[in-house]
Amino acid sequence: MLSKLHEEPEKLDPRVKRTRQMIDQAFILLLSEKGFDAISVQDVTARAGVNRATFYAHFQDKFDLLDYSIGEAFREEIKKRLLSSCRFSIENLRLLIVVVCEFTHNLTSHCVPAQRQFEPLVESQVKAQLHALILKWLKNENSRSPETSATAASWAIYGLAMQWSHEKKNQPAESFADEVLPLVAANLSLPQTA
Amino acid sequence: MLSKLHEEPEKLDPRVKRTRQMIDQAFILLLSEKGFDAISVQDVTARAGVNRATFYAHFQDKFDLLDYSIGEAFREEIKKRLLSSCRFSIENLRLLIVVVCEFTHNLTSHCVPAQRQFEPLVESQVKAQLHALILKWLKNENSRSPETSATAASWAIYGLAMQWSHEKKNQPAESFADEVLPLVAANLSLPQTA
DNA sequence: CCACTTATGTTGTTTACACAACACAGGAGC
DNA sequence: GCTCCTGTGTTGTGTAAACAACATAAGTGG
Repeated sequence: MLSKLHEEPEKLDPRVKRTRQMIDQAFILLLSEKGFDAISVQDVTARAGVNRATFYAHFQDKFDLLDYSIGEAFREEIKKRLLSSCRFSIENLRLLIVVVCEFTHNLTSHCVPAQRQFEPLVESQVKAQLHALILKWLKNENSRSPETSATAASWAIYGLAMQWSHEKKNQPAESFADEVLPLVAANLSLPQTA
Repeated sequence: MLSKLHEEPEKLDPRVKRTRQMIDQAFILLLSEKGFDAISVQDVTARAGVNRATFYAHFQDKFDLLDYSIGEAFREEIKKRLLSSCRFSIENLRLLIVVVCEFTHNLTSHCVPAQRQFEPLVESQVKAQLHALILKWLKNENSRSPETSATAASWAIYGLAMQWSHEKKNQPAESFADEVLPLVAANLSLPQTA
């Protein structure tokens, strides 16, 4: 676990949001130019137009930034592809599975060439985001034992996505999601809301 | 004269550069959507993601912003089109004339529909920027009486640009610049540098 | 007329950022 | 060994921005 948590207290100082954004963006740009190992904190802050000391006010080091960046990318993907993402629906759950499949697939194959070292980071970030999102859903629907349900569902979804990416390369993620949807929905065990 | 000066002490705090940029950009965007009169300071700051109080730390009001924005646009145009703009050369002088012609022409005709009220603003900004730039050139070439030369040249260039835009609509700005170039160069009266 | 709204400027306080300086940890080359 | 160089991580101090609060003004509608 890379330490700093970066939870959002729902109302973040715009300055903080800006600098994190600038740093993240610069980092992603640099990643498209050279390998992670070749990127220094100075590179990032120079590109972002931010003081180096400010970087350390937000991140422990470049590994922490990588961690944050992965989570951020995943969150953006969710916000883009789910319909009103903060509210539960079966359709959103289906879309969520699709997003996880394609997100992890793109990261491990397309984007980062031969950098398998980051897969544990991706796994922990994706599962953490999944857990948080599903928990929010369940609390809106006042289910009993939301924590355990969220844990089960997030692990299940990630595991299924892994299985899909390894064994079902020719099956579109959408149909796979349809296939496993009842299984995951069962994990949520909602009080007949759907 | 709209008061605040916005001179750059060559080394500006990155924070102020950012906020001015954000405000300016938001303002330009809003101008492409509605008229100047319909734009409120709140619109601008909301779009820019900047606190309203911060706006007033940089500008007197929206008129001051308009003034700044015009100057900024002109400076950017110069930086884009002149070769190493801070150094004098006949070619740069030629390009400068072209830029003034096309900049004022685009503003009065293309960009702002029927808003002739701002022409005095454009005139004073453009002349001020011209004066500053030419003065820098002359000081590098250690001419005598650089101030008066810069004044004469900046007024001459602006006047010529006006004449071109009113009377020579079919003549390309480049050929017009070639035509009047010796005239303007004479104003600079350099010690045989060219 | 009076509320009610919306925008303008301004002020005081808190927080985040910029900057320079520092100690320290590898290399690289001699 | 040594110095030179580049990057790291931290600290103290000054400054800019965020925010809430305020007074004021100009509509707008009952």
